[in-house]
Amino acid sequence: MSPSKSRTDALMAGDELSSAAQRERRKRIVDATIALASKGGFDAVQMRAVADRADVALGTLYRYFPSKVHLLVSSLAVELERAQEKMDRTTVPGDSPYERVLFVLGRITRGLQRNPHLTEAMTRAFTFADASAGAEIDRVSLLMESMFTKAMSDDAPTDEQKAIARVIGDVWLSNLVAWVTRRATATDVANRLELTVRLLLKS
Amino acid sequence: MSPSKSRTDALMAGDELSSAAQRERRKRIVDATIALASKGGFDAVQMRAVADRADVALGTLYRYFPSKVHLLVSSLAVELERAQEKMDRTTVPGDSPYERVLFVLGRITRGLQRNPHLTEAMTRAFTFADASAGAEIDRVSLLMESMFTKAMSDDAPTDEQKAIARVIGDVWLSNLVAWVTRRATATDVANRLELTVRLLLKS
DNA sequence: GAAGTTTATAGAACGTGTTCTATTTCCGGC
DNA sequence: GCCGGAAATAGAACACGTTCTATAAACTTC
Repeated sequence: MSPSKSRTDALMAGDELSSAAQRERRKRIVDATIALASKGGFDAVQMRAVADRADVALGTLYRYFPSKVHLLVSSLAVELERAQEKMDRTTVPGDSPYERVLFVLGRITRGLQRNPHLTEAMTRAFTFADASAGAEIDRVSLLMESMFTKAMSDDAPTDEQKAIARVIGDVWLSNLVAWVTRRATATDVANRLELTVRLLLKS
Repeated sequence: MSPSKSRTDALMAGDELSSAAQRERRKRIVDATIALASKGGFDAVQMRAVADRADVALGTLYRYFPSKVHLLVSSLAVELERAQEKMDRTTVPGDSPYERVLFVLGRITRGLQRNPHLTEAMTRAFTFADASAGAEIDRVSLLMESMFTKAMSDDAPTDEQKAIARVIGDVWLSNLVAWVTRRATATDVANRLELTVRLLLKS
């Protein structure tokens, strides 16, 4: 059926790209995506524009990322990894999981709110993703979950903690979406997250 | 600027449409949408196909619903209203809010899972909606919230209950999306919802 | 370093959401 | 019944995501 099977497989995390030139191309593409998204949100991330800005042919863009959604969700993963690294270098203040989770949540949320267009682009891509982007979505979900479990305790998380982290992640995303679509203010989001975390962790 | 201001305003709930002919056109459109969505999901709801099936010109379709997302989210509202009505005619069993909410959740969830394509179409539209569909989204959110608060108690809901209902709604939606994109099985969804409701209501 | 294979390029082509245009039909006030 | 404006129609036109084609450049392997 498929005689040549080495097709780079497009979706890879990027670390294991064959050549340096390819790693660079990939980086240029992600950078262009983030730049365009930051300027004009989801709609401004047009595949032709990304290709132009990354100095890459349209076909090449599609070889690296099989769709706009893949592209944006992968970029989201890259961004989240950066945030996670930064968080790892910080000592999270607070004496209880409740306080520490709130700190982490507040910090990332404010970070995202500083760049509304980018946030809009990424949350919309994330929530619009269909089954074909399952791998990328899972990657991001895991990143989010681990951010919260790390804040809850240093040890390996229990199942209950994972469950709580997932609920927080769900609520967080949904509030980001509400904020992005202007159905909620930044204050609303902060309040609702605080309330949610309280309900879940102030037992 | 806009000399003629009577443009039907497209988004209305449908009850106050001028003529009977218009109410019927609107109904035909929603029915066509639901039929197409049920058969092939989000991608099968093509505006030309909806117009054809509803025996309406493309321009008319756009006069009634300014975008595919508006169309699908409005149809979702119609469906939820039906579910709500049916629920109102049922006595919800269970001695605690916990049990009653779980009953309602389980019932609606199973209902949705019986029609995966329709569910996929509607959840994707709902989560992809941008600011311009804010009104429709709010409408659906309110419907969802009230479904859960009604299950919690017969009286007017407290703020805390509303908050809990919202969290449940967020988690519910996110799990539906995970199910629709085949990242979670029906059992996963049921388990996670059960866990969430327990965390929130088994105090 | 030549042959063969994979990857990149430029650009045309296609599908579907959305908008626009020209025309016709419908409806409320005379 | 008739007029004027709103609503509906048929269909062209446009935008952007995606796919395809033909060619060139970059690599492997001998």
